[in-house]
Amino acid sequence: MLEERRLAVLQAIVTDYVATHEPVGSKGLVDRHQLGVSPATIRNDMASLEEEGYITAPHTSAGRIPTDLGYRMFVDQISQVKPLSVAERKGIDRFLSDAVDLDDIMSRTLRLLAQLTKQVAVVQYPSLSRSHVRRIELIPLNEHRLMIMLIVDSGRVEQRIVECSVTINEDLLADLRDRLSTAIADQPFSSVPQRLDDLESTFSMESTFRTENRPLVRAVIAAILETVTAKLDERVMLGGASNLARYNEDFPMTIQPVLEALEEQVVLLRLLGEVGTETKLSVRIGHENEVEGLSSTSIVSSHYAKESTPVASLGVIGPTNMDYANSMSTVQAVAQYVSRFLSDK
Amino acid sequence: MLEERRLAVLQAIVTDYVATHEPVGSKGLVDRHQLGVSPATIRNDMASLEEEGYITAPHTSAGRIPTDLGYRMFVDQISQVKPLSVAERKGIDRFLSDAVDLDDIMSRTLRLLAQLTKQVAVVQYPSLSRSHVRRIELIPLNEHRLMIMLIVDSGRVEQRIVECSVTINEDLLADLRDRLSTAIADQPFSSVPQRLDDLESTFSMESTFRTENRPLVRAVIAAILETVTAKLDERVMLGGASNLARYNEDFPMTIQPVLEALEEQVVLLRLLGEVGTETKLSVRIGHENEVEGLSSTSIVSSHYAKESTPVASLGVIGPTNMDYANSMSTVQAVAQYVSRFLSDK
DNA sequence: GACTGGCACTCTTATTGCCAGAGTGCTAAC
DNA sequence: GTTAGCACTCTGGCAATAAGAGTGCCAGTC
Repeated sequence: MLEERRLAVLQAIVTDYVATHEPVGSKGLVDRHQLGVSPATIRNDMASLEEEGYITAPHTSAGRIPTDLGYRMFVDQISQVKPLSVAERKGIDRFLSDAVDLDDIMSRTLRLLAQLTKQVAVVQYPSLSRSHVRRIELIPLNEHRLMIMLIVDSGRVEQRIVECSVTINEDLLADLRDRLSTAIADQPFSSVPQRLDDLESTFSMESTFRTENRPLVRAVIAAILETVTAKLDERVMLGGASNLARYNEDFPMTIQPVLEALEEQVVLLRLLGEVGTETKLSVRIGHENEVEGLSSTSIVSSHYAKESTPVASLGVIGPTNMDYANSMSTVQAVAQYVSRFLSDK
Repeated sequence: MLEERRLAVLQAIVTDYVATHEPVGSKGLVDRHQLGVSPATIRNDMASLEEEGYITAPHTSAGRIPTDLGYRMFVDQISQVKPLSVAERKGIDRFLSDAVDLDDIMSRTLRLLAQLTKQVAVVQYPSLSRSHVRRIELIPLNEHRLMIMLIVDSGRVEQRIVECSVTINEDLLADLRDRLSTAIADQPFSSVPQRLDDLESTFSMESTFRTENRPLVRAVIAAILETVTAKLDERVMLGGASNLARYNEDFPMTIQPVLEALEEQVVLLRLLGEVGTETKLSVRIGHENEVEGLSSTSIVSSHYAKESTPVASLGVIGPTNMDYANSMSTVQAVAQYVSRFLSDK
């Protein structure tokens, strides 16, 4: 009984604080929630909660606000996420289904998240390291210049231009393409460097190509390698930054460091976290993410998948006093829809 | 004499205000600048300047601050932009020369601008409407799915996946590709819709393709058309938004509306202005750009070119009291370097 | 033992009044 | 045309006060 009510009090505090962004006191709490006890009792509970570190008082005569730990408890309590309304789902569906290509899906997802949650949205492109090379093309542009094109099963296309003093020969290219293709097509990106290396040794051992063509071959392989390793660092998009400014007024959280942190791709990636852990929906609250400058923000993120293997993450970033219930259900729903659209296409 | 000094006073006011962000009074003005006259004289000049609308006083006993008109006058006076230092130029050169592809050039340029000017940077991708289709490829992905790839001379590559119930036939594709190629390769993007249209009529008139292949042909043409028109809206990147926050403190300019405006691609494009007008470097001050929410920001922008035909714009956006001299020279220099790198590659 | 009412205490926030400082505009003199 | 002097105005900061909100604790009740 006692335990149960204390939890209810914590939930009530979080709820109220998230709604008003103002410290909440015992009086208002019993007014707005059916707790069935007097303010004095609540005060006792609050004292215990404070002792245990779930809430804190900005100063003696203010109400209480949740600590990171308090939010954590609250979030853990929302084990099953409340589903979105039919209208909302329909809106997501309609908005995403108009997308024409991967870029479009990603940018639409971004806008969607930012709009629905009124927060900063982050979307990661399908990770190359979890993808497979579907096809490789070598397209001559002119005599000394060709374009390498790696088509990836997630829908991404990586291209790169190579220059070579050797005159480019169509037959040679076709041959090279076929060999490259058998070597790396349908193989996971992560294994490509090794395979290319092996391939190159084979070439030189067997003298597959004529001496004058070797530089071209070598240049192409080097370029692919470079692309593979360079682009392995993931692509992340950020949107809805103006939503940050909204919270500026009622919060000591100055947005400059936050904006700065968010401009670093590396930071964003760390925030979204490793893809591939068991849990789909993840919430990190305040200090739980140890990125400097983001200690008063929370991140709600989820993986999304292509054909049921997770390929990347997306999520929203907001102040710790955000509406967790809404953010969580939105992120989850959007992730589901993106997964579906990716698998369809 | 009188005219001349009044101009000097205006310049001094702008300089001081840009440096301190505080209203500047007659006393301080004679202290910091060698004007050779007494504060009282300056006061008279200031009164005239105010009457003519170049400066204004926030309240009776404060100093003066420049109006948009004042800044305009100031900027027009800096006709010849002061060149950057050798070290700065070298830094730009080094940073850009590491770029591996167009995406990389663009994102490096963005970071460069933001860092050097400490302001929000905007970079527009080379405009498709001013580019030519260099090559078209049709790559079968599987039996019912193929990828269309448009390689553009600016280095951009647009791709798109088409699905078709007809089984894809390699020979057919090769044929189609050749026909498409002769129709639109090396043609300006803007003429592509018309050419495709013509091509399609020719096909149906001459019954070029067998009935069962028609849907595929039609789908491909439709997809290209869609890509061409959809992607004709330009791509713009924004960076250094955290620099906005810096000015937050000393300025009535709340950043929310600014951030919001900047998130709209359309708005950004309008800000960068039409490419192709005579002047390379353009400065719009405060109300001069009639975008809502950006009435207290200025935009310094410039075209950049590929092989001496302008293809797009880049620039920085900051508060009206920015350091115009620095912004202008940086934007100009960066635009020059980008042009050079684009033409090289 | 859990709950409640009451009360003293603390701390913040808003309001007011006041004073010093900064800067102007004007006038009269050079 | 320029300058010195002076009265005037407005802001910004500071202190004192008053009001309000909320707590903690204690004694009493069920």
